[in-house]
Amino acid sequence: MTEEGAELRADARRNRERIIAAAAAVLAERGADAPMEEIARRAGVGVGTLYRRFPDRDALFRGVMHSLLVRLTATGRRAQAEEPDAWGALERFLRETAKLRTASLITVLRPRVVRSLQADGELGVARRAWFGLLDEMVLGAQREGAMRTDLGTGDVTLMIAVFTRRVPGLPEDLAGRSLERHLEVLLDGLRATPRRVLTSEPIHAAELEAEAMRSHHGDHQVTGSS
Amino acid sequence: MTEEGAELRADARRNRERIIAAAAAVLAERGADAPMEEIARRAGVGVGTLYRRFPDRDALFRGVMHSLLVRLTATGRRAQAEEPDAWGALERFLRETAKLRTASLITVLRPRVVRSLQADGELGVARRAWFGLLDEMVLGAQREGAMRTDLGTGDVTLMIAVFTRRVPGLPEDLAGRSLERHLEVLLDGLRATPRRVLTSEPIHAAELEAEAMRSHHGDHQVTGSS
Amino acid sequence: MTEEGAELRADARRNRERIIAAAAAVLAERGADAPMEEIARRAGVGVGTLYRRFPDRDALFRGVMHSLLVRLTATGRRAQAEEPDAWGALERFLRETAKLRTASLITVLRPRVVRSLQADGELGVARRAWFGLLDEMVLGAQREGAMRTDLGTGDVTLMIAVFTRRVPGLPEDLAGRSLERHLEVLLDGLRATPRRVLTSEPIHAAELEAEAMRSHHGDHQVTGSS
Amino acid sequence: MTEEGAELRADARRNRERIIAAAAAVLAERGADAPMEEIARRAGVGVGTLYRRFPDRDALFRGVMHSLLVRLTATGRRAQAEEPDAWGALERFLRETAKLRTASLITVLRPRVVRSLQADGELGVARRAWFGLLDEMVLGAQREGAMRTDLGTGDVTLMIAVFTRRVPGLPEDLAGRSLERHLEVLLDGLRATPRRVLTSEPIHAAELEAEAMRSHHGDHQVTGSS
DNA sequence: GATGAATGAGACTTCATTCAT
DNA sequence: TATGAATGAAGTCTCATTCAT
Repeated sequence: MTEEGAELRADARRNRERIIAAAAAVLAERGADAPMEEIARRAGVGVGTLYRRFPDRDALFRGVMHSLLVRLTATGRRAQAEEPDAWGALERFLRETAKLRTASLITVLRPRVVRSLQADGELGVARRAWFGLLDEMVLGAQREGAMRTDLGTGDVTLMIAVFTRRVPGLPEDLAGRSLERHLEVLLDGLRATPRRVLTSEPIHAAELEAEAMRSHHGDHQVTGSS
Repeated sequence: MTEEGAELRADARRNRERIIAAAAAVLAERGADAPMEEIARRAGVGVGTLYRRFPDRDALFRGVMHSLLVRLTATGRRAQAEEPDAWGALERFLRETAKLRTASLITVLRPRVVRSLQADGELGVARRAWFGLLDEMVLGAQREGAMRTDLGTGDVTLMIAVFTRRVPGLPEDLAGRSLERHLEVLLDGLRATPRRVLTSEPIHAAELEAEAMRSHHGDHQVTGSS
Repeated sequence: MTEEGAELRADARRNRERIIAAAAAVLAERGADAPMEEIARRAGVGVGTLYRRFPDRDALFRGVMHSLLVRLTATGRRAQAEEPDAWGALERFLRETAKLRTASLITVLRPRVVRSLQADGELGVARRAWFGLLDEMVLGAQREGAMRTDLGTGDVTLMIAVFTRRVPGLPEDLAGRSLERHLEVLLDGLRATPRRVLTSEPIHAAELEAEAMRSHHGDHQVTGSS
Repeated sequence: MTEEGAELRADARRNRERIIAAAAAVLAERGADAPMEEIARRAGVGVGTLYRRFPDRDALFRGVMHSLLVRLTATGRRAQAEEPDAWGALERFLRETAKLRTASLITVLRPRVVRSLQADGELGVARRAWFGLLDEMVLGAQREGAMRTDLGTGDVTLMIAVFTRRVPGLPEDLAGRSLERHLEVLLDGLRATPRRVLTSEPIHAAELEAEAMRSHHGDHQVTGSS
């Protein structure tokens, strides 16, 4: 992502945004392997332009992820402002995150982007903002006694990563319906007074940060993506 | 998969099995795009042999999925036999399914295989056996009053599909730990007396079957994969 | 190069010179394939400006070559004025030409420029001036009895073309050292009383001129370059 | 180069040779940037085949260089066997090396290959054989009193690298003629009793070896090539 | 005039799959 | 039947050059 194009010429900035929008659409539709050309075409620019703005596929993914995080954080802040308590905000925030298109995007983006989330650039900033917000909500909800306390913010983050996953091959309607339904089941599981308290160590924000920090390059871990 | 595997010469059958094992390993490790050559190498055969046994990539995937389903079903039957009630069996079954390697495999295979699950071949049979087992457990647990009744077997299937998903970029240990933890949260959410009863229509086995039936080919649906 | 450079606005002329200087540096460092953008950047101008001044890559190369020839000729004239005899001037002239940076530049430029050397523009003029100077020196040295007479000026020109060649992959120091050393060996070979008189026809200035004249365009002769 | 294909299937080996021959021809004609496709076409195979045999451009270059070195060494050994003294063998060896096609090839190959010459594979072996031969000849000639002693084998190697260079844009006949002529001048310069003894340190075989050893990757030195 | 954005052709590679040995 | 060689389509990326600002 780098620079996020602070001082781009008007036309360049316009193109940059069109590219991000197009990429978001194409990636959500066709998955992470969508050809760059298709994205370019959809944005109404040549491949060259796309590559000038985003030197490689990863840079593009980072750009899209950045824009997504910014949007999500804004959404969350609004929820926080408008809901009476932390749990309410968390619920609403998670529901918004679980919207189909967002979920698809996260699914596609995450694998290619994890290693950059920690870095210093704007992406890191956006990521920490989002993470901080989530942390506030989780801790708040736990303090209110609304949420079980054997889970850390890291747990919730990972659950989101897992939950927003779009089940492949499922048509839009079913996908949407199940996403909503399962989120509710999960929310129920998150409530205080679990039947069986977890004995393993909660995954806290810090641990996840540390982990991301450590990730090396050239690491083709199983991604489930391909 | 197709009818294969019935009357093969001993060595051919041995090859077939080595290929499936190798594919399972490679796919779990390197994701859905692992080169066929790598799989062949790992199985200790030439690509040619691989292709003689599995005419194309999808056939191979189906073969691996078949073997996985068979194993899972056996596991489930055992749980059913050994646990005192249906809920106990379901819990145990889900925990076994959530083992890391299995989860990775499902993540990788599912997208490429959904469209064939319904077909008539051995894969369909294996799939229906697995599905029937799950259905017994779910209905049983609900009848026992241990599980909430606003969920259908289809819901649970999809939850499995989602939950077994491996979070990309996460190291083995964290991945394993979170998988276990989140499963427990989910199980808690599955218990009777939900805080908020779901109002949308449960997803029943039948609906999912019907859906799969309908899926068309050439359809590059969002896969979240690739 | 073409007629350029006569009546330009002061700033335009300044730009032109900065571009030539930058190109000389970049080409000597990164070879003939250096991106135009890099050259522009180094000159502190936009690509657009570069292209306004030099319509295409060849034009730029011609410009750089022109400036090089002019400098070399001036150097040679000075040697002629200051050395007592023609051989002395020739030696000094060749040694100056063999300076590392000059050598690298010639290596890079020559292939792309040969076909234009004869043309009428300023480049041709500069080239003929340089060539005339060399001719004077060679003939003078032979008349003095200091140099073998079975070589023509064309031979010497080609030797320069070959000798100034930078050996790829060699670090600066070794490159410089060998350049100097080999020039001395060559000079020794140029001296009168060769052990074995050459029997083939000397290559005279005229023959080389004629040849250059004849070169066609679109001719991707072996360049050894690229 | 690696393996040089010891145990390749008959057809594969045949193709490998055709590819090397085609590459030698194309590279000599069109320079180092010749498209891989052209080489493949000329060899009568698909690009894929070319890439299976030589994983990348450099591997191909190494293969061609290897075959060239082997041929040159054989030639030199023959000269050594048939000529009465070391100087005679050296002369003949250099003359054969300076044959036009060989010279063009060396020009093109060398830059892309220097860094691998030292490595252990077959290329290194071939290189050391060639180098050892040259060393014998040079030392022998110096011992005989036929060659000046202020030059090391490394000097001669570098002279070859420079001298075999094809002057770009020159038609075959002129190129050939000047190559022969200049070699004679150089040989004359190599003879004993130089007019001016070189004062800088001779470049010995060892020094050149050491240097090559040291070369790092990713080093885009001025190559004069491309 | 200067700038730097946009374009698009073309090079390099990688595999899935077919086919000769 | 097994093998591994050959094919060629498809995707990524780079730059020379043109053009809007």
